[in-house]
Formats: sequence, structure tokens, C-alpha cells
Amino acid sequence: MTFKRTNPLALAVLALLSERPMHPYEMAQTMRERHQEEVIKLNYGSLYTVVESLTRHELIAASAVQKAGNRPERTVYAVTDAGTAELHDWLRSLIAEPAREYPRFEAGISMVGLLPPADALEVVQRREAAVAEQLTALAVLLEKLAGMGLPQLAWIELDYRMAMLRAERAWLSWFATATREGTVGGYDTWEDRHR
Amino acid sequence: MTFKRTNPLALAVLALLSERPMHPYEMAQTMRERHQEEVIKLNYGSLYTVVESLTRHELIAASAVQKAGNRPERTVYAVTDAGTAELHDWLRSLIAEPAREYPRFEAGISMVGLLPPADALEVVQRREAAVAEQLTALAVLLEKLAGMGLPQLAWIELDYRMAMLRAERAWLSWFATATREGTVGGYDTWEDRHR
DNA sequence: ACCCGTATACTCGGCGCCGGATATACGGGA
DNA sequence: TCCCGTATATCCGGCGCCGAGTATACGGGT
Repeated sequence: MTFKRTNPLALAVLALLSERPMHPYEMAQTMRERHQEEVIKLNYGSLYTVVESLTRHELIAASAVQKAGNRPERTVYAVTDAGTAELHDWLRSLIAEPAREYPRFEAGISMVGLLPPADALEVVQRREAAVAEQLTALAVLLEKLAGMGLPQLAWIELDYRMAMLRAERAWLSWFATATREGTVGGYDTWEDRHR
Repeated sequence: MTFKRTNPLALAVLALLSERPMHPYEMAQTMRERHQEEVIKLNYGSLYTVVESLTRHELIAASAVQKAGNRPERTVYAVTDAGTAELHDWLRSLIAEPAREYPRFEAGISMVGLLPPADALEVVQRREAAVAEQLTALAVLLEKLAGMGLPQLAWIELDYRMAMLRAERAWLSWFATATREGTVGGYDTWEDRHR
């Protein structure tokens, strides 16, 4: 069986190990420090599952079993050549090929007609506020990172997210207005349904 | 245990059953016909799991077991009052509260520095083309739906997706240019790393 | 009358993911 | 010296999800 590129955590593991050999717990620490866990979901249970899967597929390999003091043994892993190839190929396809991801909000907004217009307006406005908050938080963070002298390339994913959040805020703002003023197509039947 | 709002397919089931009682296979058919499966991932295996889970939590209930001809028995389900409440509450929170969803592309682009700039440019441009294609396909679909006399509210999620895709295309276009011209912050060290 | 492709309706085994549990070591305060 | 909170490092049981499999019925062609 060929390796299935499901859990992006495996991508992070390959990337970390291509810097230097590490044991799983250290990978988690490093991801935390670098705020990578904001981009890739980190979960200790999954981490060990993923490491085992990568080992089975010979994309990484246990390189040593250390025993410092009387601590639990730690298995240090290193990336293999096949692993490096997998990392680069996976990365290319992640970037080049958009994937259907079924965002929750799309599911929600597609059924917004089930809520009375007044309720819909309220929840949409709540989201708008939440998104605006995320945007200011992101702006502050970017300011800080740039101030620390980190190059843009080091936080390019935040730049992307910022662009997406701005677009979402704009759309939400439009939809809220259209709902408030009753100009969204189909408003009349929508209102009629909820009396 | 209280019901866990994990699989959005459960949301679709509640929504469908709040129209009229159905058996699982019919839910799937209906979702297909309405192109709901483009917004909510549909999988037969998951469908039956989800229906069973909803039943356990008494959000839906088996209302009849039909037997037409010698076909396999079909269990028809109906939504309960608790189910209707759950549907509306879930819907509100889906819309009002943005959720971290870890999009694959963010993971990919965050590691773009691992690829040589030339390769990065190539894959980003491939994505740009793919996104552009999706946009034209969506535009055609919207035209068609509007032509059929469907109100905007019936395809509001496509409107949203269109806005998001446009923003993504714009960002990709910017990033491609910045990479091509070497104006993205940190470009020099990026290039140096790959010789 | 027979065949077979498609539609109908559900079932099941496996696997990946999750989150809480486990076990030891270290360090600082009373 | 004792205690306990935190850090280190991994393990494991359960459950939800997936997709391929199963079994019957219908209907059109020859």
C-alpha cells in the first residue's frame, strides 16, 4: 500500500525531520514554539500514530533509542530519502491542486433560509464581528513578527489568511446589508415562510 | 452523552427530515439532486452511521418500516422536536462562530520555502489557473440557476464561495508576481538556500 | 422467455484519529 | 526532608468515518 496523504501532521513531521533527527515529543515542542500548530492541527495521540505510519512506509526511520537518566526511553527518528521525496511531492500537490474541503460555514449559510430573517441577520453580524476581531489580532501579530526582523516568507501563510478573512468580512457585510434591507434575492418568500 | 456536532452530514439529515420523513437512501438521492453534496460531504457508510447516532440521541426516530414488493426493507425516519431544536441551534452556531479548519493550502504555503523559488512559482501558477477555472465554472452555474428562476437565497453559498475564490485568485496572483520579481520579503536568502 | 445492466437499499471490516490515562523525573517551597 | 506541581514522553481504548461489498428488483433489448 502506498502512503495516503491524509493527515497534514505527517507533512509537518517530514519537514521537521528534514532539519534534524528528533523524537516525537520534541517535534511537538518545536511545532508549538514556531506556532505551527495554528496551521497544522497537533494532537499527541495523532502524532504517534502518524510517526508509526511514516515508519511503516519507510519515509522515516528510528535512528536511535536514547535513555537519559531514568526517564522513559525516547525513540529518535530521521527522515529517509524516500521521505524527503515524499515531502517535496506532497508539498507541490498541496499548493498546485485546490482540494474540496467542505468548510462548515458553507454548510451553514446554505441553510440560512431555515432561520427567520431577523435571526439570520443577528448571527451573520456576530460572525462579522468575530472575523473583524481575528483580523485585528492578525494585524498585531504580523506587526510583531515583522518587528522581530522575520522575513515575509516566514509568515506567508498569515498573509494569505489575512486576505481570505478580509474577503469574508466584506461578503458578510454585504449579506448583512442585503438581509437588513430585504434586497437579497428571494427575500419576500423567505419572510413569508417565517410567520 | 450529549450529541457531538462533528459530521455536517447529520445537519443535512436533520434539515431533510424537517421537510418530510424519509429513509436514508432517499436522503442521499435528494442531496444529490439538489447538489447539496457539493457543500456537505456525502458518503453512504457515513450516512447510516450518522442516522444511527441521531437516533441514539433521539433527535430523529424511526417512524415506519416499509416493505414494497420484495425489496429490502426501508426504515423511514422522522425528526423529533429535540431534533428541530438541535438543527436550529447548530445552524446558528455554524454561522455565528468561525471555526479553525486547518485548510490544506495554508499548511502547504507555510512550507513553500522548502521548494526552490522556480518550483514554487510553477505550482502557485498552476493553482492560480485551477482557481480561475473553478471561477468560470461557478459563474456558468450561477447564470444557469438564475436563469431557472431560482432566487439568490437558494444558492447563497455559491455566492460566498465565489467571493472567496476571487480573493484567493488575487492573492495567488500577487504572490506569483512577488516571487517572479523577487520582491517577496526574504527572497534573497530563499534563493541562496537552493543552490 | 431470458439476460444483464442499472437502480435500490443497506452492511461491514478496517483503520485513522482523538483525548484522556500512565509513569517517571525535576525543581522549588515549607 | 517531604510534598506537589509541572515537564517529559508515550500509550491505549473507543469511536466515527470510509469505501467496497452484498443482495434484490426492475426494465429494456434480443
